[in-house]
Amino acid sequence: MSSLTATIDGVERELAPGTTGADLFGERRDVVVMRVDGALWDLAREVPAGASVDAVTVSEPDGLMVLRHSTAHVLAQAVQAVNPDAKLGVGPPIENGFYYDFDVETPFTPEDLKALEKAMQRIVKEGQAFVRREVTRDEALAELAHEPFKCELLTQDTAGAEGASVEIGDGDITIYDNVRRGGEVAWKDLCRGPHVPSTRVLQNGWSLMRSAAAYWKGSEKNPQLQRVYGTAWPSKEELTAYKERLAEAERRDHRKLGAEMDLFSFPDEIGSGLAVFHPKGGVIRMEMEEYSRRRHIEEGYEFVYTPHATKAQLFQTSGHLDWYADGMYPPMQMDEERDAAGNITKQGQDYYLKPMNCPMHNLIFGARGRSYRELPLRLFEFGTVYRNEKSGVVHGLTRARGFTQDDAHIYCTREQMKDELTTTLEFVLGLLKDYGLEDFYLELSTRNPEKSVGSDEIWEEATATLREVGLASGLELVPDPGGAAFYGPKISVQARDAIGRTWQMSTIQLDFNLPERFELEYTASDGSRQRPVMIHRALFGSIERFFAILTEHYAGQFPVWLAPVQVRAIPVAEPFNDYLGELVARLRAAGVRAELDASDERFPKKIRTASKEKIPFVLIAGGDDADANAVSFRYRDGSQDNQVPLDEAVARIVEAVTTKAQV
RNA sequence: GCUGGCAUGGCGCAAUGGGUAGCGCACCGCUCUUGUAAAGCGGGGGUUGCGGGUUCGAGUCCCGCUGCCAGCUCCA
Repeated sequence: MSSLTATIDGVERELAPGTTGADLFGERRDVVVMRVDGALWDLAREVPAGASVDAVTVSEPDGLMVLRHSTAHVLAQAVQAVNPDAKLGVGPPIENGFYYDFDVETPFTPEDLKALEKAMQRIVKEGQAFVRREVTRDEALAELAHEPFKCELLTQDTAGAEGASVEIGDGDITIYDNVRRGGEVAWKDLCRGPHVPSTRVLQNGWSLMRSAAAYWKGSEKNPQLQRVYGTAWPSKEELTAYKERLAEAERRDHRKLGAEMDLFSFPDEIGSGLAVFHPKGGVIRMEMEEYSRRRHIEEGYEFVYTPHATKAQLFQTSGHLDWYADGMYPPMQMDEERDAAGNITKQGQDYYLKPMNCPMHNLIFGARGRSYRELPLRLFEFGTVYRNEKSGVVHGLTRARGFTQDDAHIYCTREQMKDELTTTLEFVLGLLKDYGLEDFYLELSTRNPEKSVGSDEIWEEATATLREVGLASGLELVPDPGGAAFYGPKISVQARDAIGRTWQMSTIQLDFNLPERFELEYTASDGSRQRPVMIHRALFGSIERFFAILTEHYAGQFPVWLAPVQVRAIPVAEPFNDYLGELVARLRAAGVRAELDASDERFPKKIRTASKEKIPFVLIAGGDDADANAVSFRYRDGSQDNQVPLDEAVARIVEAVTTKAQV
């Protein structure tokens, strides 16, 4: 018998014909599939001659995806075991887990999920093998005639459809049989694979999370299926760690902290997505805005103010009413007059709440003749806008219906454009760092042909310029095809927070379009009239949203300069009230938000209260401190610094505020 | 907007299969008060998101609205 050669984990080896991945890697329990010339294969398949084969473990991203997808199959088998009428949608792996969509008569309840987990445990215990079988399209259609969604995937061009690539790859059509130890086929599914060798590999590292409706193929126009979400990990320990991360995110949730710390609320009386800031949240917001203002002055911005409402014509001119009327609050009709019979005697006027500030800034630019000497002209405003977000998407401060942008529009010449974008990006990153965010990457959103205006040349120039500037920053630049606004491409700054989540922060958008629509012009040095280029940029995006992100980033433990109460002075007993009262007065004179707890509560209770309020500096004084003309510091983590001389204590606190220190 | 779930004093929760709303924290008062996350006693506060309906009787059942939560779709 002849043999074949293959490269196994980088080493060229002679193999007997028919050698499978299982033969090669079967000993290693963490190996779930193999990579054959770059493609992922089931371990049960035979290694082809001349191939380069590597083991893929469950701990690496590809292996984990296989594990998660295999878990989705076990879920689907369990669902059809419990409910044979359930029709299968798709079941791809996703970040942290997987889902599978089903067409069922009645949606899943939490009790259903528990029952499904039980059924899944049985399947895992049975140690069913995942067996790959190549079929023709006609065979697959015949075998899966009772699965309408699978048939649709088989017969339609599925390019781009959500999750569909899991079912059908580029190559052969395959069906995976789940085979019990006795050889009996327990279940089967149309699937590209690959899979883990046995359901046993899943162990107890998975869990069902929730169920929800999802549109078939991700389109609002299609019927909704019932989706079951699960999570899957290589081990029980990693599953537990993941659940702990979720719990941590919940503890940091700004909606929860906002109520607990008395920062803001959403009164039902005002309406969905419209926040009010309470005094403590107000302090944080004021500090955020104050610092931003100062930096904008230093960067050469000029400050403008514009109203919240406008006649319809303005947004007709800008094009927003054509593109985004649905996202705007409905118009308010003004000034219409009727006679007794109800006939209109005076034509009215529609007014809208503004969903953006740019058209108003354009009017300021156009209010008089502009010279090239004024450019770049940078107009800044904390502009409050209103957007009629769909009821299901409103989410705390991160997705509100009324919010305030730290919005600016820069008008410049084409020649200035690149430098201006570069300094703007530097400004953005520097400012975000001052607020405590450190870890960034960039996203370049390019044109969506279905939703855009302007010529190809203009889009290409704008996109190329943004790309150059982005690459020059040295940060990772991730493409986001089709993600641009209708008037121009954008770069957005993504920031990672303290627990590793990424948030879209600042956006810088290039716009050749609105200057055209508003017929903006400046006089060039040669006396000719030229059209300026416009840069839209927001650093926080929305103050409310940035507020939420900082709250979650810091888990409510704001750095001193932002903390609503910076110092709480707590006497060990009443006789020391005056002693600490004087210190508090000194701190206040130095601009520190300090207060004395002179209440009738006992000492331990006061410590507890200050701790729950997450106050950065708790100053304690009793006999020992007073004798030494000193005070004791207690920090949020419970650590302590005793008997610090009063002068030093004041200096230390003032410095923590001015340096934006976290303590 | 769609699917599902939820809605009880400021907050967190309780109220057997429909029978006239309880608890903790917070709040107010009194007593106490010398070293690190809750002193003791007493008190006030809700008609159960809003509007209809079923019933002798509804926080508990039904319908509509509002709001919230999760996911989907969307996010200039």
